[in-house]
Amino acid sequence: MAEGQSQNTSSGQALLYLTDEQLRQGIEAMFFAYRGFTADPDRILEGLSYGRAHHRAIHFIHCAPGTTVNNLLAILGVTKQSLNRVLRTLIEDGLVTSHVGRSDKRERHLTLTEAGEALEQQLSDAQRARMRDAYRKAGPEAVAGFKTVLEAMMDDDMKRAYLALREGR
Amino acid sequence: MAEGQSQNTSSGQALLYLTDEQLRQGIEAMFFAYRGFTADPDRILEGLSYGRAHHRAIHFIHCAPGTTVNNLLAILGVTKQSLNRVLRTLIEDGLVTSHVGRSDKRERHLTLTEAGEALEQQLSDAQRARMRDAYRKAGPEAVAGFKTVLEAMMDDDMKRAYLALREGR
DNA sequence: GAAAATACGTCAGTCTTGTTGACATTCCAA
DNA sequence: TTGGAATGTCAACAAGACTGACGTATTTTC
Repeated sequence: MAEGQSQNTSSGQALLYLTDEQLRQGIEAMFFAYRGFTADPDRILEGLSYGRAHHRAIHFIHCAPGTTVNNLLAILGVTKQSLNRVLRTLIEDGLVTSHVGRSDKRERHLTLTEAGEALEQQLSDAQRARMRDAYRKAGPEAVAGFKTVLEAMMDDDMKRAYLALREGR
Repeated sequence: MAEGQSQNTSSGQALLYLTDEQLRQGIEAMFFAYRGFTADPDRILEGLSYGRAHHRAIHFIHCAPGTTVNNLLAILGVTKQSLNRVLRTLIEDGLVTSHVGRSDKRERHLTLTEAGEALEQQLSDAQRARMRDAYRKAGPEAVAGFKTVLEAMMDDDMKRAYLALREGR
């Protein structure tokens, strides 16, 4: 309570960008932008009997081929049962293959098939096209700021996962 | 297909921030950041038998008191059946009131009760606290860039709704 | 004044995606 | 070798989105 007022009184003009009104605008911008962010892949998936969960699985399997179910679980932040349902349909439909681990036979290593890679391309082309337009309109400095703020918004665990993905490439 | 390569070859160094790899990083940053963005309110709502849908309704009723059901529908981008389920529970629980319109008696005007405002405060305090931390860490220039990119990511309809909300305050 | 359009609510059914609980298999360490 | 921990699978359920159909009150249009 009343923490909203404090930035105005404590530090003068320099912190005007931290007013409640500015923060509220940022919150709403996140809400509306995220809708745009997912709109294109959602449109493609609709009618294929796949959803956003399938998209996420495909995206991260593409980025880290041979990853295990457990690994994917940590990145996606859902229960293994939830992920399993998605993976089962993807495997049944021949988009993902699951291989028993060589050293640890409990693990299943996940890879996209050719068909899986093709769908991944289609989905990420659409999503990247929107991002590219946004980036181009906004310019490089804005993009740098965009990433800085997003990273600061993540939970520490998420930031670790995010940075680990960047390292791995 | 192959649109990913084009920025590298066509325009040299100036457009390096538009590479597929940069775009992919941005996509993942959006994904992880949005999780952080919703984490705090989700935690508060959990156990109250409310979900993210209730949060969204409360947020926008707070911002536009007296708004109509139809209006809210357009902003939230869901069906009236879906919104109705949420509104019914909020009204039953005494967080929202619904008044028949004065000039047009078909309309219902929605307002938060005192209890509703209290919950809204609690939720948005948590969310703003995270945004404030992120903004403070990132600094004013980064925040400006952040908003620029988010606005560029929105669909045109969404951008109109977003800007209309800013005007109304 | 009658007919069409609008605003809202509701019932019924489906789909995606999250949850918990129970269980099989495999590995490892006491 | 045996019991616990880790990995993954199956089954059942709940939240929240969707469509479609229908009912009611009110406004607008002809």
